[in-house]
Formats: sequence, structure tokens, C-alpha cells
Amino acid sequence: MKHITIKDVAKRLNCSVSTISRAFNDKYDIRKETRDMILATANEMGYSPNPMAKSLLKQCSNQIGVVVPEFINPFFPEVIIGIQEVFHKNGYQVLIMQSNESYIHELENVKALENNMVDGMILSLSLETKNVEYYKKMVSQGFPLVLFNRVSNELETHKVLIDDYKWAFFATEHLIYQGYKKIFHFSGPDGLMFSKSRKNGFIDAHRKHKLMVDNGSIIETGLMIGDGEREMEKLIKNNDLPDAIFAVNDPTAIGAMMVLKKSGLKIPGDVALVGFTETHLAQLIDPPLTSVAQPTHEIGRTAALLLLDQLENKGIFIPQTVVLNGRLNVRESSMKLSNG
Amino acid sequence: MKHITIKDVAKRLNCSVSTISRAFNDKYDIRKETRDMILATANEMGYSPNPMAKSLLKQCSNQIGVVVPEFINPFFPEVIIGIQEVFHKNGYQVLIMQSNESYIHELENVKALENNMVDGMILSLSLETKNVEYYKKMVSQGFPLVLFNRVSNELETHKVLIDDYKWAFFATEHLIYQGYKKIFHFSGPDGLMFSKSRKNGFIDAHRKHKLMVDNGSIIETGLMIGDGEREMEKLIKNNDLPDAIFAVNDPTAIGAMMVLKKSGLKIPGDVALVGFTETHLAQLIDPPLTSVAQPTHEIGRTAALLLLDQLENKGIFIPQTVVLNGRLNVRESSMKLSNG
DNA sequence: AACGTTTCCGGAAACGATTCCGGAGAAAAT
DNA sequence: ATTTTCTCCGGAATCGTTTCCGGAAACGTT
Repeated sequence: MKHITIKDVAKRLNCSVSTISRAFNDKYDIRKETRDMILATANEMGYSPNPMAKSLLKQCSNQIGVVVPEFINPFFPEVIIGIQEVFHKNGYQVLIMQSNESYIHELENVKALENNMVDGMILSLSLETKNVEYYKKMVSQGFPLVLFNRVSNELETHKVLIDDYKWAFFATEHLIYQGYKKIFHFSGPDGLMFSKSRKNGFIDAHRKHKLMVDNGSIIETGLMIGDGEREMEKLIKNNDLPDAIFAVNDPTAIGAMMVLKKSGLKIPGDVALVGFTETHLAQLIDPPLTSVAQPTHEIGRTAALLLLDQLENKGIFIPQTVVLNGRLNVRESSMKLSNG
Repeated sequence: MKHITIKDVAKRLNCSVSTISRAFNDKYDIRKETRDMILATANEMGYSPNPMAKSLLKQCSNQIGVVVPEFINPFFPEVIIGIQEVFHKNGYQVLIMQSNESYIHELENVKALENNMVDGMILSLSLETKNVEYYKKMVSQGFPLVLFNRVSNELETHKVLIDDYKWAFFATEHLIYQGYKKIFHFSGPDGLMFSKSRKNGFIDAHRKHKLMVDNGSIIETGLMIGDGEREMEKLIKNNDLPDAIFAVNDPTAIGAMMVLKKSGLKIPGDVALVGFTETHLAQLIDPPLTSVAQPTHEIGRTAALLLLDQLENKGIFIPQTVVLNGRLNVRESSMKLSNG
């Protein structure tokens, strides 16, 4: 339980702590043999420098923090793996926290990481987060912050995104090309940028093809499986079924799918479905769900590289927004059946 | 970017740092009005004590570390949520790392957390981990360590488990009761305790019902979707199909399911399937997968409470193994069809 | 022989907090 | 009035590092 400190090593070798430190930090003013000898005995004694003391002195911790809204769906975990890949390679540790889609928790997490003196942070905003004043202050004080997916226009930071508008547009157009006429959109909360972009993509695809989007066809649903279930149940009860639904994300699409199947309705025979932000889940369910895939690992790697760059080149900082390419995976759930 | 320190506050208020510290730590030897005044101005200045300095001095960090093999499957994330629930309530922070099922990474993670002076750790061993000497040393030096699910008999720590043997036995018996005769087991690596227990449950259920387990019916598969796919493909190619398969976990069962479906085989008509360690995934796929559910949140909460207890009552430590209750969720994938 | 350089190392300050020790002043006891 | 006790606060040591400063040899130069 007793930690071995630099002093223990110094005492054992009858030399000063500064010499030990020099040996470990590869300073020029130390004799080679002394250094080797010190490293050897230190290693044998099981000594390794205490990173806390170092952080306290250096005012930086070689740690970065990540705060995500949740990690029940595989999306964020996959992004985190990409982040870790980059930072582990560069000698940083990654502290992960989750806000549970709560603004309060998110803020607490961020403050905790700040107190822990992380050198930078990667953040994806929670559902509830509307007020970004605190983050704005951090950014204005020069704290390195990178946002991904759930970003805010008010913050001048590096951002990593996919083009939600474009892919929502394509996904909707795909349904139109399949010949569906009455297409609904299960949308997310209006406060979220990606949610609004996807909705706009949905609308503009209709506009391009001179189709009406009437009032009832856009339904603010939420982001969880339960939300999709609830809205689908309402539609069935009201006997107001569309031909097809473009859902803001996979969980809501899956929720809808479960209710449809339970009601004996066919997918895509009665209602076709398209999701968004695919994880491997989409191809496991039945019928396999057509969905927009995001390059999760790459999002993580890109965010990490941007942050790393900001950490190492303190002076020059021009906020960049990197838009990565998504992809529409067409599967059974959205195909037009020949005898439809 | 400049952090406000206790000295800044002291200078501003024209008093000593020790007084500030007293105010923050609610010491008895400080006048009430002084304390309130200090807290007010400190708050106004945006000061909060630096936890690193505190950790360095106190030799403990109020942080605990969690190392899990992966978090692509929702199982570990759900456990982690349970862990966080307990520790956040008790003023601890939770640092999460993942070993990626690699022994090397696991050891690195553990050492990194140790260096970070976490007060205790919760660990679930990686697939590769056979050598637990390092952990044994930690435990013998009194370091608080709690294992869950992927545990080792060689370590005398608190453990949280479900009774893998029992539930594998029940799952297998369920298939037997359904009337299946030729039942295969997709097993995990033999080195893992839970893997061996589940295999033994499979064997003993056969024994109880006086059924043979011949050599070919237990197939060491792995733990990933890809492993299940590979072995299933082999079986199909060799034209050696069983009536039913009991898989060591859900991903391998799902892998098998995907290959079966692709080959036009019916589930459960041609091959029935049962998985293990269910997450919400099992009920989303088609057909819904019969599977043994583990109480993920409760596993996390229990592990956290055990660790907490060990942290607060340093003296008395008797390693406990808590066995939580699982449950077999019977769904379509394992039902005997009447005209089977 | 006297001086300047170079090489290598020890001492001490610093990072930001906590806590022990002791001291000043007021209140209480003699 | 003097001593004792109590309340409240400042000074300094401490945690484990790194780094600046300076000093002692050893060496080379004149």
C-alpha cells in the first residue's frame, strides 16, 4: 500500500532527488552511467513518478476528458474508442463521463473534469442543454474544447459532424423514389441542431419533388425507443397510418417497428421505415433497417486529432468544423414491394 | 485559463491561507462570520479547492477506477451506470477505462489508475487475462479491488456474480423440455470462469436427463458476433446441424442467427437458439431471442456498495461473493413448433 | 600557475492545498 | 489584579515532483 517515492530511491542510492528526477526526465546534465544505474534500481524498487505531483507542478495532467450524453446505444461507445485510439498513442489518458442526457449532470461532469485539470475536453451536448454560457466562458478563456454531433452554434470551437441535412434529404428522397407518397417524420427535440437539420432535410426533399408536407406529417417524438413506440401507438389508434416514416434516429425507428410488428402490420408492406445514426443494431433487427450510418470511429479519431492539435499548438487557433461523410444503407425496411 | 488558488483568495481578503482552508473544511476554530464572508467572496471569485493538491496531501483522491473489457455491447455500460449511481451519491468520481479484451491494455489501465491514486477499483477481467499476479500483489498490499462477472478464483476480493452454472443449466433444461434432442453448445474460452461454468451447466443438464453429450456438441466459439457466424457457417457447410444451440452469450447466438437466416433456415423451426447475458438487444431482433438476463444495474450497484464499504471500513475485510439472481426470458427463438 | 569551461550534481523553491503548533487577545476564574 | 482558559487566526511543514541556481571537481588554455 505504501507508494515508493523519489525520496526513497534517493535515500537508497545516496544521492539527491534532483538527480533521480533528471534521470527520469532525460536531462542533459546527468552522466549516462548514473542515469542507467538510477533507472535500474528505481525499476527494481518498483518506483514510478507520481503523476499527481507532476500535474500539480506542471499545471497540466496529460489527461483529457470526454463527456457524452449516454452510452446505452453503441454510438457513443464507438466514438469513444476512436478517441482513445488517438490519445493512448500520444501518451494521454482519457477520462470518460456520461451526463445521462441531463444538463445538470453535464455541467457537473465538465466542472469535475476541469477540477481534475484535464488538458482539454471532448463534449457532445445533452438533450436538455440549451444554456451554453459556462462553456462559452471556458472557450473564451482559451480552454481547449472540441464538440461532436451534438454541437452548438454559439460556441467557437472545433466541431466534428456529419451533414445531417444532406443525409436526411437523401434518406427522404430514397423513400420518395421508392414511390411512397404519405411520408411522416418522427423528429427529435427542436432545440438540438442535428434534429432541426434532419427535419429540414426531410422538408426540402419534399419541396424538391413538389410534394406537400402537411402539418400532421412531422411529429416531435424524442430520441428513445419508448418515444417511437408511443407515437406509433398514437398513429395506429387514430388510424392515421403513413406509407413510410423517416425517423430522426434508429431507436425511435426501432420503437415504431416493434409496435407495428405487435399490431400485425407489415414492414415495409404497410409502413416503410428509415432510421438515422446507425450502429450495428440496424442490421440485426428484422426486417433490417434502412439507416444513415455515421463513421463512429472516425468521428472519435477526428475529434481527438483536432483537440491534440489545439493542445500542442497553443498559439494559433482557428475553429474548424469537419464534416465527415455518412452513408445511406438501404435495407429491407424501406423497399417498395412490387405488389405494394 | 488561470486557475484561482487559495492564495488569491487570501490576498484579496487579507488573511492567511490557513483561514481560507478552515472555512472550506468546516473546522471548529473559525468564527462563523469569518467563514461566511470567506465562502461568499471565494464563491464570487469562482474559487474551488484544487482536488489534485488535496489528493497529493491526503494520499487519496476520492476517485475510483473502473476497467471493463469492452463497451460495444450494452452490458458493461449498463453495469457502469449502476456503479456511477452509487458513487456519485457518495461524492466519488468514476474514471472509466476499457481494456479492449486485451491483457496488456488491462494491466496498463490498472497501473494508470493506480498512478492516478484512485482509492479503489472495480474490474472485470479481459478475455486474455490468465496471469493475475499483479492484481494478487495489489490485493495482498490491501488495495481495495472488487471484481464482477469476469472474476478469478485466485484473487481474494469481493466479487459480484450471477450463478452462471445454474442459469446455463436452466437454459439447457428449457431446450430439453421443449423436446430438442441434438443440442449444441457454443462455448467461450475455457480460461474464463463464467465460460466454464456455463459449459458445466450445459453438461449437467444433459446428465440429469440421461442424455449424452458427445464430443462434437461442444464447440469453443469465442464471444463475438463474428465467432458465432464463423462456427455456424462451418456447421452448415459440414451439414451437421443440431436441433438447438445454447450459446455462451448473446452476440454468438446473434451471429449464428444471422447466418441461419441468410441460409434460409428457420429459427426455431430448423435450429432453436438460446443466448445468455441479455441486454435489450435480445428482444429487438427477429425472432426474439430466448436468453438469460443479468440484472446489470444491480451488479453495478452491488459492486459499488461493496467497494464503498471496503473503503470506509478499512480494518475489517472479509472477501464476499455476492451471487445475484438472473432470469430466463423465454421468447420465440427457442419454442418448439407444434409441427416440428 | 592561474584562469575560464565544461560536466555533473545537491539545495531549495515552487505547484495548491491541509494541519499542527503556537500566539494574541478576550473572557472567565482565582 | 493576576492567572488561566478559550476563541480565533497566522506561520510553517508537508505531500511528490520539477527546475532554477549555484558549486565542486576535472579539464583545457594561456
